[in-house]
This record gives sequence, structure tokens and C-alpha cells, in this order.
Amino acid sequence: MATIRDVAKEAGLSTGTISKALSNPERVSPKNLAKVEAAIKKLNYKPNMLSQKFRSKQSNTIVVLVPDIANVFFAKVISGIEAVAQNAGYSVLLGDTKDSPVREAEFIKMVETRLADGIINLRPYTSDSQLPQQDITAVSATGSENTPYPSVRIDNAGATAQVIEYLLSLGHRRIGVISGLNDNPHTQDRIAGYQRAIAAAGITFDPSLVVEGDFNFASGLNAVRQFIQMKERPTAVFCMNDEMAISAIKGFVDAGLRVPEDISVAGFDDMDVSSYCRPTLTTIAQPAEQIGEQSAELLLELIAGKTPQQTEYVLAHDFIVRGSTAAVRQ
Amino acid sequence: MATIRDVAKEAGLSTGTISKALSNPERVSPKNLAKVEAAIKKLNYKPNMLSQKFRSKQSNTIVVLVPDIANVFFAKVISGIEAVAQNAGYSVLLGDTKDSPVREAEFIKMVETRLADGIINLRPYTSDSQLPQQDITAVSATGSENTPYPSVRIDNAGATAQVIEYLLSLGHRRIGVISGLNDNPHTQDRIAGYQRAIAAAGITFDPSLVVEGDFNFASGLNAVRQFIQMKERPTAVFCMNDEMAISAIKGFVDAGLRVPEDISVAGFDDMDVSSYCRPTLTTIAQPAEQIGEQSAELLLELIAGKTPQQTEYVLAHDFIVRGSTAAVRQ
DNA sequence: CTGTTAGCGCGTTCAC
DNA sequence: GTGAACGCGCTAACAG
Repeated sequence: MATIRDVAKEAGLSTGTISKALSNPERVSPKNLAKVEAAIKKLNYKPNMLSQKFRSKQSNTIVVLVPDIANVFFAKVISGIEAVAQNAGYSVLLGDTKDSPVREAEFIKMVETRLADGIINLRPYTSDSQLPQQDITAVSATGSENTPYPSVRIDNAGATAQVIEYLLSLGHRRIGVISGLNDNPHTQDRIAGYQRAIAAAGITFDPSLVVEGDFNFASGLNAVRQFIQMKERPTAVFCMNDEMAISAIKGFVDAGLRVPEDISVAGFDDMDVSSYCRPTLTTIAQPAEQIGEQSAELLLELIAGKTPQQTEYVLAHDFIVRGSTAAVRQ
Repeated sequence: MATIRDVAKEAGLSTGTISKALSNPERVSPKNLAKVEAAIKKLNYKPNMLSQKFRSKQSNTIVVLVPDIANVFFAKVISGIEAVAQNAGYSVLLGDTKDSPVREAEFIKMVETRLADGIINLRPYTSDSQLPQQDITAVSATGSENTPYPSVRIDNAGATAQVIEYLLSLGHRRIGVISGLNDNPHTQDRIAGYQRAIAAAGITFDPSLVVEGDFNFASGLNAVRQFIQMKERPTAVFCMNDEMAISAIKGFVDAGLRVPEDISVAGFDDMDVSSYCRPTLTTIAQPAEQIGEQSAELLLELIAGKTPQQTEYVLAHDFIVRGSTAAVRQ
């Protein structure tokens, strides 16, 4: 495989000139430029980027830590990250951690060992996080409150409160929740929003109305079983993502209840499918791609050594009312 | 940042010994090994992987070319790739091409310039593909028939024929199709399967029954409008993915038709949501993760310079009958 | 504008 | 078992 020295020899010039011709063509005489081009073409020379990176000590790579890439929300965030990174000449290394701290640690090691310049973490921060054990440049996308490093997120508590207030306005007083895993920070933020909203309406918190899910379809169905067996069944259920909302709807319907006539269901995330399923889903739309873009921009600033004015971005969400919620039956 | 030389100085040894201590600890005296460890810890030394890669000329990285990472099917394939790659000590670089040949070319350049050792292409092969312009080690996941390089795929035509045969067995004679883009090889393979199946049943092909979609939700809705206006409406519709099937169902229902009583709808891919929407979806399940795993294994063999026995894997699919299809109404 | 040269951090000789 | 020295491909610095 041809090296820059081969090109130099072929063109009858020195390696320094070739190098300059590639990076600063305007600083090389047109005559020699032509020679260089000819030699490159003849030898089919491709600069070895591995050497370039080694030389420049810049990997121009960021790693994205994601608990599960098959989750649509994460995939969209990544899409946003990729767009910004690509534009800035950065590559993105995919770090599917499968929720394992060990794997997470391995990816963190990549920036310690210079394979990557920084990390974007899509996993919400918990205390067992390996980050930031060292002084690693990292930002948290989909962060929750109190993330100890730069983050981009939405106001999870506020968005939840908004949904709950809407359900209250429809006359619902017993509002169930299908949550994420209890130790997930998003779960906690959203529970806080729920409690805030019902407290403001003078309703006391009933823990039995909160059923733990895990953000997957199956857990929505399980939760429904619990609700159905209750003596005092809720008249509305807020689900912490759309997957669980969709399966909850199926669960209620299969049990002979109509949605939204007999029971209202609201979701979170606004997946694409949420406007095409039946009934269509009332939900919170997170600006997933934008979260990715903002995170990437923030990280790139950090890598460049700049100190950004903001290190915590709270992006706007949307509350979308569709067909799965209605006024409580009298 | 500490280098191997710093460690050598600290330990009172030479760089060569340190290097050996790291790669072949058993070939260094225990006494010195201890010194090395102490020095490493004291200086918080981390080997510079960028240098290692440069030195070894091995990037241990593969790039995955994907048209759209926010597509669940692709995301699952990637998940499978990631698992195998990680296990083999490889990193995966995400190449979101946004369906642009220019971006595709850029990623291909990464393997030409040594940044990556190989490519897995999730975009079905078309003639305008930039691959394999050079002798690049690449494999096509989700390949279609006649892909000119190693590939992993399912039998698209056969799977489609299976769905159609099932619909025929239910008494349907006019079977509509919502396809992918016409120039997509998967579209072509599946159309072939459709034609084969109806021909075997003695039905002549009516092109007006095939409506072009684009694999997105919205196009399913558009296609439905065309079907509804037909004088002779189909009694069943085969959709080339579940997204379009779900939105088609919504379209029919909104138009006052019942699914499956008035019209049957079948999909392709078996998204998670397909067992939770209403009605649940009759569909073809592709082994997405397995496709990813197989592709990664194949590519790694190729990279290692082995010649695999097989260069075309056709994996088994599943035909899943659920609630969206029923016997034709008399 | 061009050529020469040093050295990035590491692994790998080959003497000792 | 160990250490000194070289070179991977490239860029930067300086001299011409």
C-alpha cells in the first residue's frame, strides 16, 4: 500500500511537499500540485488516517452510550447526534451497554485510551454510573435532574404534571400510573410531577395507584391486570412511555373496557406509531432528534476546550391530545 | 499524560520490558512485574490505543452503513452486530447515510483510509451503490437477491408467497399490495413472490392492485385512499412492512371498514408493537438480531482473511398469523 | 515555495 | 530476562 513517501518519490518531490499539497494546496505551486495529483492517482494513494490520528492525537470520534439501541426514542436521539457529528467531521462509535456497568466501563476506557474524544450518555445517570470517574469530557442526553455533568433533557416533572393536570381537568380524580423501573431517574422525576399535580388539586397520594413497569410492552399488560383487580379502579392511567400505553390499551380493551369512554390512557414520547394506532395516543412529544443535536454540539464545544455558557439544556416538549383520553364518565 | 517511557523511568526499567509486561506478563520476572504495576498505578498510565492501532495497522473497527437508524428493524440488526463485534474486540462505527450516496462514499473511504477494517451494509444493494468500488471487505445484511458481495438475508420472495398463499387459502382472490419504493430491491423480490403465488392460483396479475409506498406510516394511509376509490376493491391487502400495515388498518377503519371482517391486512417484519395494536397483525417475522449477528461473524471472518464456506446466508423467517386477517366475506 | 529532519507512542527486533 | 534502538506514516519546524 502506497505511503506518502512513495508518492514523493513518484512525483520527484519531498514528503513535506506532498503533505502540504494535501492539507494546504494553496501553499504549493500549481506545477507541483499537478505532479502530486498525478502521482497520487497513479499509485492510488490514500492517506492513512490511523497515522494522522496518531500524529495529531485527535481521534475525532465520540462514543454514544446507549442502554438499548432498538428503542426508538434512543435511535432518534442517536440520529440527531450523528448528523451533528458527521457535519463536524466526527465519527460516532456505538456503545450498546445492554445496561451493564461493565460494558459501560469499557467504553469509558476508550476515551481514557484516546480512542475517543468524548462521550454522550443516553443512559440516565444513577449513582452506580461509571461516569465521570475520571475527568472525562462527557454529556448526558436524556438526562434527569441532578445529573452531575453537562446534560440535555426535557422537564420530565413538568411534562408529567401537564398530562396529569389535563386529566384532572377532564374530571378524573383517581389517576393510575404505569411507571418505569423505580430506580430509573426518569421514573422518579415523573413521579414527582405526578405528585405535584395531584397535590395541587387537593388529592392525597395513593401509592397503590402507581404500578411499576419497565418501559417495555409486556409490562403495560401486567400493570393493567393489577388495575383491573382493584376495588376502586382508576378512571385514567398515565404511562411513562407510549409502548406501555399501547399495551395497556390493549389490556383494557381485551378486558372489556372501552378506551377512552371507560378509561383514559396517556403516554409519553410520541412514537411514530402513536398517531396511527387506535385510539390514537394522548402523549408528551420529546424532541428526540433535537436532544441528540444539542448534546452533540455541547460535547463538541467541550472537546474543543471551550466553556459553554450553558451546561444544562432543558428543551421544550409538546403535549399532544389525541383520542385515548376523554372526560370521566358520570 | 503518562507514556510508556514515563512508566519505564519510574520503574527503573526499559520501555521494552514495560511493553512485554503488558502483553506477555508471563515472560517478565515477577519482581519486575510488581515494579511495573506500581509505576503504572502511580502514574495512572493508560496505553494509548491510537498508537497501538497505528503500530499494528489494525483499526479493530467496522462501520455499519444504515439508511435510517430510527427504523426499528435496522436498529435491531445493529444490536446484533454490536453484540458480536464487541465480543470480538471490535468497535462499531455508525454510518447513518440518510440515503445519500455521497455520505455512503465517505464511509467507504474510512476503510480505504484504514479507519475501519470492513463494512456491513444495511442498505439493500442497488446499482448506484458505491460498494464495492474497490476491493473492500464488505457484507450486506438485509441483502436482496443478486447482491454482488457476501450477504445475509431472508427469502423475501418466499416469505411473501407464503403470506399470499395464506390469504388465498382464506378465499381472497383480489389481493392488494402496498409496496416499498419501486426501485428498492426488497420491493422487487417481494413483488416477485406475490406474482408467483397468485400465478400458481391461476390469477392474472393486475398492476393496479399494487400501490407504491415508502415503508413509512404515512404512505400506508395514502395507499388506502386509492384502494377505497377502486370499483373493484381488494378483499385483502399485503403490506411490505408493519408500519404501513398499521396505518392502512387505521385508514380502512376510519373509512368505515372493519378489519379483518371487511378487509384483511397483513404486514412484514413483526415489530414489537404488532402484537399489541388492535387488531394484532398477521406478519412475517424477520430474525433481525440474528441477521446482524450472522453478518458480523461473516465480516469478521473476511477481515481475518479466512474464506468462509458460505458467502450467502438465507436465514429462516416466521409467518405469524394474528388477528388482522380472516376468511373473505361471502 | 520546497527539502530535510525530528519525533509522536508504541511494539519489536536483536544483542547482551 | 532485559535494554537499546529502530521504524510504522505522517506533520511540523526550520533551513534553504
